Amino acid sequence: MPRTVDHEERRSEILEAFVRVATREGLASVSLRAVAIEAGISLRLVQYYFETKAGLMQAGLELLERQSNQRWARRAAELPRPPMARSMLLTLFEEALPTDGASRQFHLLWMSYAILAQTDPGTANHPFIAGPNRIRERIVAILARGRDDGEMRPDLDVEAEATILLGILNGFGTAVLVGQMTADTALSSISYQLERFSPS
Amino acid sequence: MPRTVDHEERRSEILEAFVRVATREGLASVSLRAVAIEAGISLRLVQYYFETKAGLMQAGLELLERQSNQRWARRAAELPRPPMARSMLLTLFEEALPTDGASRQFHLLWMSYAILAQTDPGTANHPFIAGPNRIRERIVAILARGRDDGEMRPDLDVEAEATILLGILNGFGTAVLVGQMTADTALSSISYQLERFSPS
DNA sequence: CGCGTTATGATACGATTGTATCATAATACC
DNA sequence: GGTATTATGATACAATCGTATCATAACGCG
Repeated sequence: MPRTVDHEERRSEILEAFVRVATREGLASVSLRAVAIEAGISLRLVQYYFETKAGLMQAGLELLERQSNQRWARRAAELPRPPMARSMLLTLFEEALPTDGASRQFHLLWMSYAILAQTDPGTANHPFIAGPNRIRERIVAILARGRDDGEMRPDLDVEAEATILLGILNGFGTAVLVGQMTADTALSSISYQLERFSPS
Repeated sequence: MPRTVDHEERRSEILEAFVRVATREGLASVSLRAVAIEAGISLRLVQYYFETKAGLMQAGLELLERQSNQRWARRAAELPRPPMARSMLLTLFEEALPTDGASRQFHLLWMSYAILAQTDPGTANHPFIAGPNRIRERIVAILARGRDDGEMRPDLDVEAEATILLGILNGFGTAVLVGQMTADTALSSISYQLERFSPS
């Protein structure tokens, strides 16, 4: 069969197997052999497509980044336009919270990588700074538009509010992830905070 | 030397070594041998005082819980009384954020355990639900007192505000931990949110 | 059709890990 | 003071892991 194999396709399949194993048994205890079994291939192939384990781990993180970005891009594209700023924010938060199983897996892996990056020099810390910053900027833009459209108070401090909203989003995200809070409670609580922005 | 050894004392020493290793190299990659070397004892002794590795891990988590509780108790005891609700909240948040190195280590380990509990059935998930809930109740109590004392608005929804404040606290905690945000920014942002509670 | 490159299989190796075993030193107690 | 119990040391073992090696099968291309 060889020679005519789509490398990218194959790498994707292995990466998906990697994600499944990592979310099922934890990022720390993932082994090349377990990934190979999960993907239904031999250990050698995992080595072949990702030279080393570090390479596989790094590719896994990059996949998470890509998936995250493209999911938000897709969501933004299929939004009715022009929606209210408040509903846009609620949609954003609903998307960002670990509501369904897939999102839960994503959050779990993302946080595992974030924790790993704090002790392992081989794991890039940059995504965990740039990622939230991008979300923050998106929140800022939505808030500014809501303010300029008169949907929200004219004296709204969009920068300060975005910082707080992002904090709430992150906090609720992990709270929902560990089961301390339901996604519904989180969303209605966020809605409560958004009501503050309405013009008096 | 044997027979007259303070078991609790010895266990504490080993646990402290465990915490040092875990925060330095990551909770996942901690080994009994590394803990033994860190504590300056033999591998056998670690086995002797904590039958298995799972026992050591569990004891480590319980130590974190104890330290966390007693730190908050100490802080609460040495507070000037009766302080303003707002300053009490700021003190609470400052204590809860990973400002200094020790607090950073604590947060890192705590989150590592929280993540681990999501995939490892051997790690109790209960602390990561009960812990935040206790903090939330504390916030509720302070807010209620501030409202009743007239320091804050009489129509303050203490439950809803406490939920949001706890979310911000958690979110900022990890944001500071991963370096996305400074502790100063986090504190001033929280202060901004607290200003909302002042009577008009 | 043959050859060289790509792709895959089988397997081995050294390191590390958690755990178990055996021996023995030190002390409390009768 | 002898003895049973506690405490500690040394070491072994099987499993697992990441990585490396060698062989070989499959195909594109001239």
